[in-house]
Amino acid sequence: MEQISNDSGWRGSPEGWLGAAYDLLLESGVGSVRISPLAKKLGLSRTSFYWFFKDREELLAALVTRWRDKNTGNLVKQAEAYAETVGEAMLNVFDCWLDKSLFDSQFEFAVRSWALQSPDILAEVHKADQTRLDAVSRMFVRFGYTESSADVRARTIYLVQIGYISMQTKEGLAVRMKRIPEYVEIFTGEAPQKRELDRFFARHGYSAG
Amino acid sequence: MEQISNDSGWRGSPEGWLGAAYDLLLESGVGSVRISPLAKKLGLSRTSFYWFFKDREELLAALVTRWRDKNTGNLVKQAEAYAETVGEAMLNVFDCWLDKSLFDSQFEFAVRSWALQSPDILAEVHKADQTRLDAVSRMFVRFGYTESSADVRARTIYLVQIGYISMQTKEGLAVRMKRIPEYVEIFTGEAPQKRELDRFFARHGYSAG
DNA sequence: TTCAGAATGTACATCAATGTCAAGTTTTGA
DNA sequence: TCAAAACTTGACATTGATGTACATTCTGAA
Repeated sequence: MEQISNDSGWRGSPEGWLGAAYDLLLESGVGSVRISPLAKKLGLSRTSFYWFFKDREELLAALVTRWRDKNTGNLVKQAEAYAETVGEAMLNVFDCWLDKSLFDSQFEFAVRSWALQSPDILAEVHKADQTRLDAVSRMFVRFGYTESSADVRARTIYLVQIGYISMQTKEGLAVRMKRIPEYVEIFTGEAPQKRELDRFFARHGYSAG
Repeated sequence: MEQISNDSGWRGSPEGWLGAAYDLLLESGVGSVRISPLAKKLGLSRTSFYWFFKDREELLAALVTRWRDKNTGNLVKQAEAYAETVGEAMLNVFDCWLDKSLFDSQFEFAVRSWALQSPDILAEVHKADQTRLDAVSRMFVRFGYTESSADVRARTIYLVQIGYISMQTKEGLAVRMKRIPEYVEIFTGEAPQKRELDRFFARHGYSAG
């Protein structure tokens, strides 16, 4: 399937196996992240795997680390980014949902599904949720919402996205963008300004309709 | 673990195996719904299974049917129930999230996770999402919201719940109830009436705080 | 009480995966 | 240039699951 390029002359590498594992995880869940299929995918002998990882467990642990480092970090950063109005702040968070380099939705869903079969992963997911919700909640507090209102609004914005991910729908940019203004109004309780929206649309390569 | 009671003198039955499969699905995902462990759980010989089901596939299909019949049906019913105000209508839908007899959240999550490894299940899930979103959207239209606003509001309320399910949190009734008024206000754009909330709290055995 | 058939059990053949080991090959660098 | 380090491989032993064939036991109705 994929071409794994490599500086060294060796065909395998921790990154190679991890990358293949990542692909499989996203396509069909942890259950499918097994060493034999990975080896087939990489065109390597199955046993070569054990040179890089102690066992399957260690590979899976590396996968979790990759997830933790990416998704939570960027979401918190976006929630804390500078903004003049609450609408603008919200759109900063929305960036995550539209920019794969900021937040990997498929990865997110795969890890959450994984949590169903592993208490350790479930604990990781809970920790991540708490950190993210806190960050978004603080964002609302910054703009004068009460603690209680901020908490529920943070939940709303975050859970809508987690729910959306969980639907696993593949929609075009236009369809999703059309809903943005309404979402901002629902989440903040006030309509966003046109220029805020335009800036948002522009940075995601969408010409407002 | 469980005691399966039975009218007939037989220990096994399609319901017995299905019930055990259901338990395992919720606890640890489809990957764990395998015949050997089920047999162990039921205290029956593994091969006895094949008297009731052709194979594992058939058991899984029965599981999907059970899910489809329960969750989507009740959600649509609650969205279509009579209500004087939009706030009351919303609370009717909220009933689903608080009453296990109306909507089985854990089952829902397990099936959605399952969809990651099976295109057939994914199709089922998409169909269900569409049906449910349409029902909730029609509810808003009934109360005078525009199509576009109704659509996004329906998504918001539905996705928040799917997201909540996906968090797999175990919270007490009181914690969840405290958020209800804020949610209604966010979702409908107007604060709910006190007597609507009281009626809602009452029917879920919660004395308003 | 007996017997058909409903339910269960034992034994077998198969498959797909796991991890270890010892022996190979390729690359690097002193 | 050659030895050590970095990788690769095939053979093995094991495990846990699947489904089939066939024998056995249990139950309720005649």
